[in-house]
Amino acid sequence: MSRSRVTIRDVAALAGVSHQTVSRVINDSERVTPETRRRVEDAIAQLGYRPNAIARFMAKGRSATLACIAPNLTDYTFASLISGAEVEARQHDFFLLSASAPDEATFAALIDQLVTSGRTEGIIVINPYADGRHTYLPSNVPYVFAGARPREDAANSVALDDPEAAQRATGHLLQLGHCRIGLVTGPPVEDCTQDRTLGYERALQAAGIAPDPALVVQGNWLAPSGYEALMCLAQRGPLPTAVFAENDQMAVGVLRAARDLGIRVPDELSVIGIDDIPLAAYFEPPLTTLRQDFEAIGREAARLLIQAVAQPALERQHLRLPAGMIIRRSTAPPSSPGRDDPGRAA
Amino acid sequence: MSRSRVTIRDVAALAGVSHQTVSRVINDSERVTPETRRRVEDAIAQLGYRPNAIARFMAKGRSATLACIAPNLTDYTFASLISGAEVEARQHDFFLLSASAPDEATFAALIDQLVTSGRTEGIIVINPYADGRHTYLPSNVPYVFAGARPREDAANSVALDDPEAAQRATGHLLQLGHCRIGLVTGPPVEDCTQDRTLGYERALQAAGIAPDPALVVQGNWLAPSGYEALMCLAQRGPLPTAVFAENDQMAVGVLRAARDLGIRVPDELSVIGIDDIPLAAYFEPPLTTLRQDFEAIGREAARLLIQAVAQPALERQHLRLPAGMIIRRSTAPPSSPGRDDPGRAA
DNA sequence: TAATATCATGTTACCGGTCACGTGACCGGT
DNA sequence: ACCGGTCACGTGACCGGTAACATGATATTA
Repeated sequence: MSRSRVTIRDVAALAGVSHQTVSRVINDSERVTPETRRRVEDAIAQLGYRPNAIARFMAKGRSATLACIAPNLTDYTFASLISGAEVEARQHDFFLLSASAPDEATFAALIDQLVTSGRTEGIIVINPYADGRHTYLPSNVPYVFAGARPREDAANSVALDDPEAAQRATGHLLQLGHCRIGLVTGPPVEDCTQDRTLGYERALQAAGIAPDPALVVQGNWLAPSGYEALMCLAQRGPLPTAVFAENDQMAVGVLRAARDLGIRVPDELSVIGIDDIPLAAYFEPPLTTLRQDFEAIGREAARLLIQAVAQPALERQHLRLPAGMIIRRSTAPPSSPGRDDPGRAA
Repeated sequence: MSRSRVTIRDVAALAGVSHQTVSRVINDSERVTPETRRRVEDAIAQLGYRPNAIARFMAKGRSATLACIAPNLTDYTFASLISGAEVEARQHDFFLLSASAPDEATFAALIDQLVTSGRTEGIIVINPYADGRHTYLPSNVPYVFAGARPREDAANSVALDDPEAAQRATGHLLQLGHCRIGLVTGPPVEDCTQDRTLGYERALQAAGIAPDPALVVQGNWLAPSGYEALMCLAQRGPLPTAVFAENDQMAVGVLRAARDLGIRVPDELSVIGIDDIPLAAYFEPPLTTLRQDFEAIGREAARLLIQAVAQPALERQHLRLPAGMIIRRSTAPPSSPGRDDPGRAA
């Protein structure tokens, strides 16, 4: 109250100059006599004047605010991406508004409020292809897609190099000597699932192994789906000697299913995930995985977005960040000779 | 661009009324002839007019924005609290700006920008007593403290009922028959630590057991500190038969330390935490814990804040939410008779 | 020395809404 | 038929900044 009641004109009056001169001082770059500047600065200090951001945005037609919309704010992956974006945004004097949109309808409503009201200058959309949400994006504001595959026509994008990461994960298993490698995927509509599955297949082909559809099960990124996936695999016939789960949560589900099935990891079954969630080292056994740097993805997304805000004509950019292998104890060479059921498979 | 160029006066011109009448229509409550209202609404629809939020805030001296400042945005507990707050805020037509402030200096700078610029109407501060950050809060904006103990002089607050939760956690162990119960605490400065430790002591006293300082170790909420804590306890002498870790992450650390020490959980050592982090059921063994509803805390915090914004004169409120016991497999009765080292302790 | 460029600063309009007040039409009561 | 009251709507100022242009003083140039 007391603070923000002080306006630019109060300062001007005290300093004995016009309000415009004060505006020049607080915006720095203008030509103002050192003497005048000092007087104005004194007055500012004396009154404790702080420019009103709202008024400034109003005059400039800007809002100095970016928004980030995620399916939810709770998931570790989204939260840390947002965190990275927020840090980057603040370094460029933007604030970040984050909001969750679990479904298309919420998303559309959100976008409507956010954009048409002039509240935000640009939007980071996490998982834009999780459903049809990308179709609701009006064109008067720049976007960055996070976690989406680069598309020619669409917005800027930043994502993990999913094909590469998946290929390395599978490659790690292959190098250990595994030939029958199970796959637990995410929802097939998502870019991320498609790219990781692609990487898996590439690695297999590079090793001269034909992908076996009986070895792949669809999950939904959540731990219970990983659990179910292994159970399902177990029902289908002899288990693979290794499983690549397309994210850590599902990998952890696989770990538990293995335990419930009495299968020892990694002796009888190797398990690898992607993400390196915070407690990955605390599961049993500690999970081998590929580390995805979500904060970096968020930072890059914000950087790209700010760039696009500043220079709308700029060409679209697409970034893919690398993953780092974290070898723990859930992977090992297959117990080559004496498995119990040597013969049942083809 | 195209969208938000349409102003209230354009609509007025098309509808053949004054801009003020348009304002009345979009703000509903005013007295306007149905006929006029229809004309204006038609014009709005035809032009695709959307009120400019910035201009509106400017005129009203409001911002319809709340802020939430947390030590970080990544931690599950903070992220879900923020998530709850965001949902509640949006239901009341507020947006939520979230920002991270790892230290006091960042916090002070953030508050300065946020408040003095008129960007926000109220602030949720998570863990205000984690350091001296609560001293930087100016008085011209309402606050809600989340995760802080109610204090007479301070802001509104919402938190888990920590003493009660800790008392129940310890009580659960007591009921199972444990007498020597270890405690892994958070940082002692934090309210949350103090309250949980208090609950632990109360439960012990209620059971007629004198708290033994040799059984409590200080941690920092993170898993490695839980690991170290058990190691430390092991060095001090005969291990307690149960450990209460003041949060799940540390409990998980204890679990791993036990494994590395060759101590079977729960046969030889029971472990209980607080929080019920998302993958708590996937550790080995699945973690018994008390569920803390962070989203509810966030929602309540936002609700209180919006109330305080609307009616600044309102009396301060302090909420403590209950925790729910989740019994999994990390707790069991002590293996009563034949422990290996029956005699070493005093 | 007059003409002109340059610079510091002031003046006024403007961003897009809301607010306070003014005006004329219509109403009922006497 | 007169008068005060209510209602629908319009007028102009205002929120607190910025932008565009105007002005007067000083420096530069012919």
